[in-house]
Amino acid sequence: MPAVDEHRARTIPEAAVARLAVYLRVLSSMAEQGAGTVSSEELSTAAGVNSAKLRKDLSYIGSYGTRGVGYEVDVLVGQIERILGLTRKHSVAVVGIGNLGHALANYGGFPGRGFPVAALFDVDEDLMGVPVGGIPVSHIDEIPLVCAERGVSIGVIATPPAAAQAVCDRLVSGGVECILNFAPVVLQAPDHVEVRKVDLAVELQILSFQLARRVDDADGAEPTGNGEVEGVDQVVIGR
Amino acid sequence: MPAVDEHRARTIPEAAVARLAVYLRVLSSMAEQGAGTVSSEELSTAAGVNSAKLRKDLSYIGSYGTRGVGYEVDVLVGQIERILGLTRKHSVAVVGIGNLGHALANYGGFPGRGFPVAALFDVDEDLMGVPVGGIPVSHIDEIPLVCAERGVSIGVIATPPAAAQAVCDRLVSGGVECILNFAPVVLQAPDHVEVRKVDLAVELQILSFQLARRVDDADGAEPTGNGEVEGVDQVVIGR
DNA sequence: CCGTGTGAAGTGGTTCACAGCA
DNA sequence: TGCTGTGAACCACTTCACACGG
Repeated sequence: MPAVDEHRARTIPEAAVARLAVYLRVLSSMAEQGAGTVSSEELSTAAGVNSAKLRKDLSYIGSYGTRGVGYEVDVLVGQIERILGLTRKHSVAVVGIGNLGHALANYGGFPGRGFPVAALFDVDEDLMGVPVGGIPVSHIDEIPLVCAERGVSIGVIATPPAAAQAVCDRLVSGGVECILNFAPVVLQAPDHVEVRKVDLAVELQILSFQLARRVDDADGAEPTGNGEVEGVDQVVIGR
Repeated sequence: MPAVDEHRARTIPEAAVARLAVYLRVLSSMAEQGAGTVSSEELSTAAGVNSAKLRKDLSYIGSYGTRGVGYEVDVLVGQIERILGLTRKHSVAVVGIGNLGHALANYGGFPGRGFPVAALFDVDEDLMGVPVGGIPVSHIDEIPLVCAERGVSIGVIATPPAAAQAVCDRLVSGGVECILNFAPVVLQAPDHVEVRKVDLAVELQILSFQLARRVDDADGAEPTGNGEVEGVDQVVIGR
């Protein structure tokens, strides 16, 4: 009955997936500048991690490097895109066309290719039918219908907090499988729907905590600050 | 990092800090609705975590509960605010007044109190002096001067990627200690400066990965025809 | 009794260090 | 020789389970 384990190796740590996305961006810009190969050292520096971690991350997706040499840039790009599922297109719906919604809807047609914006929603009657970034805004009551029709798989919530749960429910009933939530509330969703959140207040409060910690550390010891070496540890949001 | 134990107990796991911020928000809204006490069970459900984790998280900041009863809401609010350093105000500067910058500058005077927006910057000459959310926009060349003058401790970067590193450098030379980066680039900063990033493309790509994984999991097992039915038992990744 | 608080066990992710191959 | 790929040690966070106190 162990069974839980299912058919093994398809397990890439969540944290590694986030970093693969970063590597991909760095690699793409290297490719644009005509780089043919990179070593783990170069790539890891550009991505802000150490080289051991980078190699471990890449090992999760296979062995595409050449010992003594490095990695071929475009091979890696292709493999990472494959693993991240970027060879399929995932239609996105943005709900809540305020400043943030505008920013999202115009975000260069959304990061690279692969995430076409297929629908926009708001409650404001004055916005109905108005095109934003080329897509006309629909009413949030239409969410289930329109999302189902246009095969939206990712919903982005950029509404005020009070509206977020209702929007979430409608996205779910429209068959949306993943939700990216910018509203500062904890969403309740069935567990076959993946929810990620981006929470500005939380980010600021974490920074505030760091500042506070610095202050009490300072009086505890070490007058001559100037911390430890290395380690720029950029934290991707995670959860 | 040598991580010389320092002077003991001041170690709250980073992940726990992020959740404390969430608990704080939930507790605040409970307080508004006049709740006097909560149990770990109630609070954890509202925050989307399990109760063991919640109690462990709270134990990092002290023992403020009553056995057999629960926690007093306003005591917890006060203690979490203290730990997160929210009793001090941290001035914020927003750089890049596009759609996203607007959204940030208007974000209710920024999450709760505690994070007053003290300065706005952009390159666009047409924006100079124009007030956004009550604060006039200055030129990015002024960053070091203005930030130092106004005691900005948190810088928020909402510029196009190409400008981000230069902005980061100026913020650092203006004495900013923490940076929240919305631009899709890996910033290089001295290690006494805390950098966090919020990366939309990465978030979407993680969701894309989940979608892709679902597809191959589906063919790996599940012999019985089609039928959408519910999810194969989800591994439930976070929360 | 009931819920908090917490050592101890478990899990997942990171770092180390070196074997293996171009 | 140099750099990749990876088992194994290590560390951080989570979950368990139960003692403790109102």
